[in-house]
Amino acid sequence: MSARLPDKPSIDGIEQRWVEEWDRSGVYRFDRSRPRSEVYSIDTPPPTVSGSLHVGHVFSYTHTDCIARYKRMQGFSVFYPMGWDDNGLPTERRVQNYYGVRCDPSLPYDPGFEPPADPDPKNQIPISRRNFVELCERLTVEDEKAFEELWRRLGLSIDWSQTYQTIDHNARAVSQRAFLRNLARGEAYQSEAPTLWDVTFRTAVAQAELEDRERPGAYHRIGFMRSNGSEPVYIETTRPELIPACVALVAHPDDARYQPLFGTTVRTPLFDVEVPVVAHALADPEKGSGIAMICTFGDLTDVTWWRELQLPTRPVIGWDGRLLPETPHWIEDAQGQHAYAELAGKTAHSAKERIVELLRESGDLVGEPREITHAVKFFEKGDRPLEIVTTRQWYLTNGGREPELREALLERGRELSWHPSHMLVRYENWVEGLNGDWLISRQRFFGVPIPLWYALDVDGNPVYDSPLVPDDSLLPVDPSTDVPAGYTEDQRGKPGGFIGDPDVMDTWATSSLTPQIAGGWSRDDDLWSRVFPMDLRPQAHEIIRTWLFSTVVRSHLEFDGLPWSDAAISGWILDPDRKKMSKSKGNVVTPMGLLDEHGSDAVRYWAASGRPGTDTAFDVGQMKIGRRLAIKILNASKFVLGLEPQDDPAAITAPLDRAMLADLAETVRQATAAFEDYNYTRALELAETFFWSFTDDHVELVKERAYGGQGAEGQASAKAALALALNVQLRLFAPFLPFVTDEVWSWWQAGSIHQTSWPTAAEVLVAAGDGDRQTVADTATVLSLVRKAKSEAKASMKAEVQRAVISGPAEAMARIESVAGDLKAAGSIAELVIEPRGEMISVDVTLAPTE
RNA sequence: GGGCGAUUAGCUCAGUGGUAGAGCACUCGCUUCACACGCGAGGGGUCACUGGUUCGAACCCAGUAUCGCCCA
Repeated sequence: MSARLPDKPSIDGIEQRWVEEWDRSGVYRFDRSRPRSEVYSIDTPPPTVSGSLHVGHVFSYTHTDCIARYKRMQGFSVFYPMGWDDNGLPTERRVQNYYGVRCDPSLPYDPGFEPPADPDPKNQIPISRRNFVELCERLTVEDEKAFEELWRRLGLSIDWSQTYQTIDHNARAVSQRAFLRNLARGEAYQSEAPTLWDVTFRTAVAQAELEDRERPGAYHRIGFMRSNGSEPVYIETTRPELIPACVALVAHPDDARYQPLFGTTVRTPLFDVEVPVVAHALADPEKGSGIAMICTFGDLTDVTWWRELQLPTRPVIGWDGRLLPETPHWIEDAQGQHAYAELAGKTAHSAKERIVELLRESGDLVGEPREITHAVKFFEKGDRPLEIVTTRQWYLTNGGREPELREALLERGRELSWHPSHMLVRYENWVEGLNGDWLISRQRFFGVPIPLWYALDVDGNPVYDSPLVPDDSLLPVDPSTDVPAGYTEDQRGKPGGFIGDPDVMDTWATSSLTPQIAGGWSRDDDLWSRVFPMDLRPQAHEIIRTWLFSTVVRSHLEFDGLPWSDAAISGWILDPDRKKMSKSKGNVVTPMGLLDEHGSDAVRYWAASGRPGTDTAFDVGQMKIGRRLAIKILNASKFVLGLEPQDDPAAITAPLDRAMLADLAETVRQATAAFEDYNYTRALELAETFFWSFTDDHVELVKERAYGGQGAEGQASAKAALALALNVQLRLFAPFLPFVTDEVWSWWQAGSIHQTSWPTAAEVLVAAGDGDRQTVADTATVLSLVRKAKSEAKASMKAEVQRAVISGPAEAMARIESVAGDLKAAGSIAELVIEPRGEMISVDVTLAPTE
């Protein structure tokens, strides 16, 4: 065991050396010859590459890596791929601005297209979807390089030969194949129905993409004339601009005030349209005047009323969020038509302002609007309130409408092992609150196309009921440029011909298939059989309702099982003010800058100190502690290896050495249990606590003996015990501090520490023999008391002790007796007296006179 | 409005019924032959609050407050 030791060990710059070495030797390559039982597979979250690199990424990805490294050391072949999420709106917008293009799916593919050298974002060139996708792929390659460099530098033990993009050829094929199989089984269906609609992006939005935002609004008290001419009925509404879309008034069936009105009709102000007064339990007697107008559609309750009360549809808001330019046919009154003309073409906001003026002039508005703050639904990526418009869309069944499926999916959630366990509640809350199936079609361009065409009848109308399906072998297809079987391109859009479905799928419709995409489903059956169902899904808690849930849905529908056995939910990074770390702050502190400044192991140490599921403060102090730990490992290793220790467990005979190893065995046992429970933070703490007492106490106690001061046998014991302890501790630290541990490993061992085995308590106990952990604690107590005496005398720790009298319980004194030689050496004690006396260990120290 | 989590030393956090802990920060010391990017010692807490269970509660139960998040 001859070690090659540096004169002055340093952690600076070791990242580059080891990143290259790991890549060269393929330390993290997945061994696909191993059966499923010997594989640990991880469904890695693909980061959004067009987004910025953020310290939050560093935090949560480190957690997963610690687990991956632990499992690898446990002997598993770790399937740890990396994906890039480049599918969806963020990339679409970035490509538009970067290349000065926009997607027009009606255009044909131009194989020779090159984006302008000097793009003009204001005058974007229209290109086909296929050309657009090609540009997305071209641009995201650059973003992915930046991520990969960061991940390598951070030391993530990813198999870089297993990467995927959520827009790549395979992902599109898998996504379309899964959809077509859903369609064949009746799980995917289309429906023309009221849909939440973002007027900025002009696309439908799913329930999972919604968020409520508090917005100022105002209740307008407005009179509706009764048809019998008696006094008006007053409603209160925050959306007076929807009066032309009013189809009824509604009150609670038990509301005594409005009982006489049920079954009668009233006339809308300004437009003079006759509408019925109806009863429904969802009308809240406490809200406003207790009677509300139903419009098609102002909110989701309107949709419920409209559906359950079978009311007519009178839409006035168009896809662009403006009031329709044509005066609706149901407004027959000339003055009403005139009033509508005042509103036509206006945004909802402007129309509201104008209609309030009109109502005020006509006297239908009572008093002044009463300002309130209320929750308004927004697309999470949008900045204008959602409207509800009626469109034809594709849905995937997800339990939102079928109680049986809902219950089955709730049961899947309970089958999954959640870390931490209380995150299951988020899942249950979400599933229980679903109010409809999953809307998966989007009226966007950069995404996976819905792989369908529709025949056109002789009048040129699409036959939606029997879509034309591509052959599986042709996937992926783009219906805007590919042609369905039996047709030719020149029939596109012609009566008797066909049209392609213009929509793409929701990005979650593809992201929900990450196990299938990465694991080779329908592409590489051998790989698939070795990695699925996967072991671990690591992810953040805010996307339980989207990514986690949708992945469970797809797996349940396709495989009738869970996609993974365990889900590890990471917390957030909070800035020092306890707020979620904002993007702006994240950009000030770039992840790469952090790694440069503190070192990768130090940053990983900070990340690993954030327990599973717990929000953690961004804390540079914690990185400094990690850096200190890494440096200490180097120095302690240099000391131990500088002794040229022999690997000879049989030589370990000294009681203190054996006691230290018994203590280490217990640390190994507990750290292993913590890791098995996904509590990497606890495993790190245990290793760290042991290590500091190892260096501060044990090394100091045995130093003289290791140098040979107490004879050959004691020296051999000390050296062998130190070497074993170092070997085991390096392995305990390896998942957290991969750089410094492999650095030290390379000084005296062959191969990478990351391909060695995780230590076991048993292997340490063999060498510990009859070692008694209590000896470590008692010896530390005595050593501390001796040090205290010196410290209080303001003396050096090297100061000679003339005489030390140790007293305490008999058993403790017996243990102290067994390590007396080490204690005398470490404390520079000339005369050591041990007296079994008293309950507590105490030491009476007489320092040697100086001079 | 419903739910989940948190509340322990100045700070960041461990601690699931038996003497309140760690690191950082702070104070005072120490050239100690692996490490001054080090080492030793010390001061510092009404365990958010109010009740209850128990021989005994930071811990279990009920409630309150504050903060964060999820859902409506």
